Amino acid sequence: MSIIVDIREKIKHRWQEAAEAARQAGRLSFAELPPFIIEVPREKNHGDLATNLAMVLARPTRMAPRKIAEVLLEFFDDQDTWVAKTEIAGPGFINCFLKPEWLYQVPLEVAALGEKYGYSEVGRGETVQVEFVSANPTGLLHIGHARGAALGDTLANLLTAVGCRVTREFYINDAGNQIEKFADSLEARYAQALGQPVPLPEDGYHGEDLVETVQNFISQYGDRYLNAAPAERRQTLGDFALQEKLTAIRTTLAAFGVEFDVWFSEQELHQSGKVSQTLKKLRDQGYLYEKEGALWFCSTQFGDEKDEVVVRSNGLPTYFASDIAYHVDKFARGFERVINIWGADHHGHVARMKGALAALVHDPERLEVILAQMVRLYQGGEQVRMSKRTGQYVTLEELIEEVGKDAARYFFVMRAPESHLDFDLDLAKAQTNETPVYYVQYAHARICSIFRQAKEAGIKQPVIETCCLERLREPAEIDLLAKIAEFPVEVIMAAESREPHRLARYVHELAALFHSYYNAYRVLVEEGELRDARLALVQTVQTTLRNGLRILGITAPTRM
RNA sequence: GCGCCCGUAGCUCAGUGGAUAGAGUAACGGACUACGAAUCCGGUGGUCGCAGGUUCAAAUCCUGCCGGGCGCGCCA
Repeated sequence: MSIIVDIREKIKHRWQEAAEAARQAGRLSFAELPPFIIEVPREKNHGDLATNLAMVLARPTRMAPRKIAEVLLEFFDDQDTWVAKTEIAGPGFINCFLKPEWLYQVPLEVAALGEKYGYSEVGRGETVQVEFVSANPTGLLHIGHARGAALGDTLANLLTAVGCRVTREFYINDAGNQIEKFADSLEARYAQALGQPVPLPEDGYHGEDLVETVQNFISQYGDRYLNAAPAERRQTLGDFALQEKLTAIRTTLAAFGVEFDVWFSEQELHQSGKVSQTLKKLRDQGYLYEKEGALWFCSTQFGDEKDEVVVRSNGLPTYFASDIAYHVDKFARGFERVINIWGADHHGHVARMKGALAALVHDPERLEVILAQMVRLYQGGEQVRMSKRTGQYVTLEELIEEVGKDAARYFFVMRAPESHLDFDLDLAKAQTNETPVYYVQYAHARICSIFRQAKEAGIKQPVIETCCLERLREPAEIDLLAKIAEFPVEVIMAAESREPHRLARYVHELAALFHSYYNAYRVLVEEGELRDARLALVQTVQTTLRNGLRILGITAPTRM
């Protein structure tokens, strides 16, 4: 594991032992040790690692926190923990000051692990499916999908980094009502393109992209379907358009750095009989009832507010029906955990989906739904309403073209999923070079530049193992080492809390420490021993930045 | 009306039980005859929406209210 994780765990364990020993000795009395934390204090003069143990023991022991802290310190064993000094501070924190030498282990560890630094096995090979984007294949991806794509892909990277076995999956809604409307619109566009004045259906897809789709169709098949059997024409046209749209979606996502392992078709779910099997199982177990000609699932039995229709009065299953079958299938495929990234407009589905899973034996806790709040688009100081029906939206393709993949990904992933984010298009376009991601990338490029410079000057790359790292004594150097030591913990916390934005912040903070250091001190100094130590330091920063950016799906350029 | 999310610096957002609430951005003042100035340094900027409550400790948890977004049985 990593040096910092080892130290934290050991110290935490020693505090547990200290509390236990104090109880044995009759100095503290409590029934059970309450949960407590070891953390890096915000203030530097509060030491390297602090614990709130004395304060959480205040209630069970009915003693003053600072008094408890004194007792705990009597029983604390600091053998082999790097602890140099302890103090009781504030309302009852116990601060540990570590021997500074521990930090000199960090470059050694980073050098030894290389591109694996920050990666761990805490996920213990858990199989996790992350399903995200899953946009309707009836149109192009817009800026709202972009957030889900960035979020889902980064989360998948994070989970992989902590040792989970991750599958990225895209659910294709290629069945049902909206596909019918899609076909209606296509037929109208086809007829229009061939000179027949057929109006577009009122509730169809009005986007201009279908005109192009139909042109592509015509250039391949001409007008031969104009007088063909309506069912055949509809089918051929629909399949053609669906394939084209899916290809476009796949291409755009690839340009965004997102590659799915599985593209799962809803249509196949129907054709394989899984939807009807699922419905039968629900009915057999008494979870369905009939009302007003439709078939309902009693999700209220599982804490939902309302029951939900699974088969419409016209006999066709709803989206919800296939979605249940889909999720049953996910678990049948053996995933231990399933994470869905949904738009916040789907929050109403969470309770009934979990209800359906509870009904069909699966533990609903194994399904996690992350709701990404809406993206509000601004242009010219005004909000731009996105509408697929009218075809007014900014596509992901345009976004990548205008602001770039890296900047766009960073922008979406730097905010917490639950924050409603405002996307100012003018700002994104105009300030292409001022986006925060460039700040991080620049730090990396600068380090590469130092090594280029060193090479030109005939300075050999130092061997970190033989460097005199103790020469790194400046506060800025100590800060950098401490920050780098935190990296594995940050990755684990970001993965476990499913909050990729923590990592985005981390790389920014690391870059800030580096830039500050770079401006204050020179790396390529005359004196060889100091220079080698500093080269070792910046190489350590470089590796950490590179690994962090890789997890974020952002490139680490060697020059900009 | 009910449910979910949000309300923190002028703006965009972190911080979700701990110590003196932080970044970016905007505005202002400084720093390249040394490794890339896409950078750095500096001061400025806060009733953490409001009011109660729980706690040794609340921006954070609970209740109510105010404001905004999203949703609320045969769309997905």
